[in-house]
Amino acid sequence: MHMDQCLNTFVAKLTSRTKLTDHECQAVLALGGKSEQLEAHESFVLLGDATMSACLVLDGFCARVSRPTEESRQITAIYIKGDMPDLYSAFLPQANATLESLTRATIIRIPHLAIRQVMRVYPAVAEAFGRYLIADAAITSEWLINVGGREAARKLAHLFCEMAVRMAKVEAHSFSFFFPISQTQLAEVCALSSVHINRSLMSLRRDGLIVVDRGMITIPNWDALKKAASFDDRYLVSSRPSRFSN
Amino acid sequence: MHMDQCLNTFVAKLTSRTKLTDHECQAVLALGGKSEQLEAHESFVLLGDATMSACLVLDGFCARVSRPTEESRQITAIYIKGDMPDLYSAFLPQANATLESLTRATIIRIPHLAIRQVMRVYPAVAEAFGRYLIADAAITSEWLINVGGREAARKLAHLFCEMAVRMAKVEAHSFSFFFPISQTQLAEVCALSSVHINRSLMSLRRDGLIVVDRGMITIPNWDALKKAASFDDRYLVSSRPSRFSN
DNA sequence: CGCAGTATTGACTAAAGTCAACCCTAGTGG
DNA sequence: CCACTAGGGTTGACTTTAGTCAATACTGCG
Repeated sequence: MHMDQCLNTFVAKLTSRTKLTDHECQAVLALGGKSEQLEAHESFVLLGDATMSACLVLDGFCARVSRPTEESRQITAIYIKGDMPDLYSAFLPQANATLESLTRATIIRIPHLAIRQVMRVYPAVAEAFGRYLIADAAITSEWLINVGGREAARKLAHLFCEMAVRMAKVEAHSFSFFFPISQTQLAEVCALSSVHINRSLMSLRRDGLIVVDRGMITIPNWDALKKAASFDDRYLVSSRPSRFSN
Repeated sequence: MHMDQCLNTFVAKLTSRTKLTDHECQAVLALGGKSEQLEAHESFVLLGDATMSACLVLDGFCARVSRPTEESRQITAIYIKGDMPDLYSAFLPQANATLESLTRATIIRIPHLAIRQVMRVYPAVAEAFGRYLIADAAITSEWLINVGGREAARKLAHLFCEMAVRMAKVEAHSFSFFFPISQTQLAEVCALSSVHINRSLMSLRRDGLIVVDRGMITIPNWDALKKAASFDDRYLVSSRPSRFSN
């Protein structure tokens, strides 16, 4: 079981923004819960659910999904290994969105009680959770900009840039990462039709900006892709490895 | 000076989601700072600024603005009297977006130090701030859904529904509120051209869904507008007037 | 093998953008 | 008081982008 592994990833995300002592890290690592295996396209938290726990993604890709109208779906966030898609739920009575697996995935559910206890005992952890939530919101905000303001191929380019950085796979010039998302799902992220996604993806391929092979994304020229996407990674980093600001 | 008035509005927003004692409310009300008058279209926080204070809107309308490309602008949030557009900045080293006035406006800047001290002394206030940030993020997420998933006129309808609820102006059937936003600004919110906004607005007017007169919006039939927008106000309420969840 | 989900392609339609003109109004300075 | 100006609103003609529908392949899997 690689549960520890993933809690480690989560702790790394926290400490990238907030300095935590070994003690505090241990307290977060001690969090645990029932693990669940999910097939692709399974929802594991429903809009309006009164949940008693928050999820941590151990493996696979998950998404926050909403329905602007009866017919359409909009993915408003993608979560990867080590993310907590609904940490916010520890503060709210009801889930305000549906969470689904995009691929086969494994999650654990960590009781709100445990989360809130760690926050109470270690204020620095509460601070770290706060920054984690803010970072998540910053991504949503950037997605709004992406969906609102760029043309189709650039939206895709921007998404791939973001995922590359979030998976910490960016290397000097050229690199690959595993991101097995279907074109239909890309359409739900970018608010485009799947046909148009297909054509835009092909245009990116024709331009040599990305290569896709069975879920493996290769970026032959990072600078070129970044430029095509007007990608500025500052919204993802937002690091302040200090303990408190006062 | 109606500074107290507006801090009251802010406290009301906090207490709608988190029960606070009189003592705790007083502590928030005691926050203060330099007040500033702004003309329309002035930016008062710049992307990347290392700020030492967070803003509270006393009067007028403000917005969070980003630039997806060189040419275009995207408004990612609108803030009204009693809102704190950048409360999050108390947790981050740098402002991650530009804040601008949409109309003439008045703001005050509250030092991060004061904010963090209230949070430290009164954990319930920290909790309330946390929920405030989550509520703000929920709105951004809903905007993503709106921009991504609805056709032009419905986007506008949804925005008007949201603003009506946020200004607490919703009455049984028919009501008015002051929302003096230009069509160019509406375009930047909805990610549409101003020409198309004009036409979509006219279509809403033709259908009798809204009446606009020099910044005064009248909604003759709330249910009809809500229906046209598929508006569900739950993302705005998210109330849990309890103190802590444990 | 056959199914289900996914990817690709073409032909056509619809939504939204662009360009450009024109009008109206509030605020400015003479 | 009035001419001038800038910002905002309205409209028409045309272009571009993206959506829709539908057919055809490809893939992994039971």
